[in-house]
Amino acid sequence: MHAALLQEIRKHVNLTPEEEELITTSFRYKKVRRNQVVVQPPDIVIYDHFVVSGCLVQYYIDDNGIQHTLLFAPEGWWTTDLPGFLTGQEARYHIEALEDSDLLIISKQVLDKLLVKIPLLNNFFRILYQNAIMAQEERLLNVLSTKVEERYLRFIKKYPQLQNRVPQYLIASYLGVTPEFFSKVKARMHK
Amino acid sequence: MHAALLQEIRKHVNLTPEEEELITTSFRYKKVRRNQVVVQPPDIVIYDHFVVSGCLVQYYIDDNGIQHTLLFAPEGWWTTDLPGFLTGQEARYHIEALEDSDLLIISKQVLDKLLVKIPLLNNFFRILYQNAIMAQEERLLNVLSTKVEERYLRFIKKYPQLQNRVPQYLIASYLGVTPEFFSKVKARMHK
DNA sequence: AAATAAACTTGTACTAGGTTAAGAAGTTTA
DNA sequence: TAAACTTCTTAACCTAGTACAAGTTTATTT
Repeated sequence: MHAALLQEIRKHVNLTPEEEELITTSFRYKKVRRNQVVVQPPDIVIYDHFVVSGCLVQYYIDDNGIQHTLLFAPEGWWTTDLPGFLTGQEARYHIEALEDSDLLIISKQVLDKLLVKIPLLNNFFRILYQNAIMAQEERLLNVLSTKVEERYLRFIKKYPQLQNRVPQYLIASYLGVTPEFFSKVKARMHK
Repeated sequence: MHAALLQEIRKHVNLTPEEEELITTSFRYKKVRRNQVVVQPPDIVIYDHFVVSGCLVQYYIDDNGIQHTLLFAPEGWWTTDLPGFLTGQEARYHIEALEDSDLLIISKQVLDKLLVKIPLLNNFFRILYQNAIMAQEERLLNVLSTKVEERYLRFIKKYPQLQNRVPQYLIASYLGVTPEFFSKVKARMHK
């Protein structure tokens, strides 16, 4: 189970067997079922979640009750309410399982100690965050500069596995439009 | 000149005088004049820029020639074309000085060596990136869930210094609307 | 101080996407 | 296997923001 996690970390930093052992014991296993709520405001989020298998979704509900999908987290992705996780404040984002999923979770406390014991791990998380920033810049620019049709094509290209795995209304919400309009766009595209 | 930089770093990590000395010698001073172009695609960006005084702007020009402001970088902020800086690819973003500005710049090469010599500095950049991610999530949600009027109010609240320092068409571009429409929104608000 | 350019405003016609509502199709649960 | 819930589709009407064009104000340059 922890092999997937170590493999992911090895992509970016080289660790000794002792360090890998330390990491393994710092993460705890958690199984969640489809539709299970993992985080719900105003929870206090103490865990960061690494997805070994399955898929989670992270979303925000705005003042008008509209749901905005921030992230799909299939195998190999991380997800948490970052502001809450880092500052200890109440979560603003919901996290739910779209499928039965295997997770490895680590608490802020344990992670902080781990980062002191294995300084190189800061490196790993720095790289992870850098990638997240670049992906988010990309997404913001997509929303600002392209039409839904184009955004959908890019979504498919970027996440080919997800297209038929997650409900269409969530893809619409990820692209930033209503499910009704997205349905119209798809109909238009298939002609 | 380097005092501002060290002060910024000290906010998040504690360093020895030797380490601070090492940092000081790793950054080079650069002065730019108002309207000066700092990065222009397809430049190869080898520097990350810390703004000591003045203000830079980072923007993207889309396929239709529309300019999208990603970031204003006044005193104390960092800016670079992150994808280019990290991967060595051609820059996609423009960076320009909106005012005469004092910068401290560090090349990727030197930074990488510095991060090995001072592992704690990984920590600092990790925190920097975490904050950037949170700010970007916030911004994406603003674009997806609120009207221009509300976005403008939040912009003023978040960057009170900038409101009268940067041209209005750039604020419009930051908010994601045309300068014409933004002008109308402002007129509407002052009634 | 005049001349020129850059930044901002205003009006009118237009379009991407939203809202509401109703029905069709697919899934769970009983 | 029916009932009940979710998801997806279609259609008529509505609105926030765009495009274009012309005019006004504010900065820069000479």
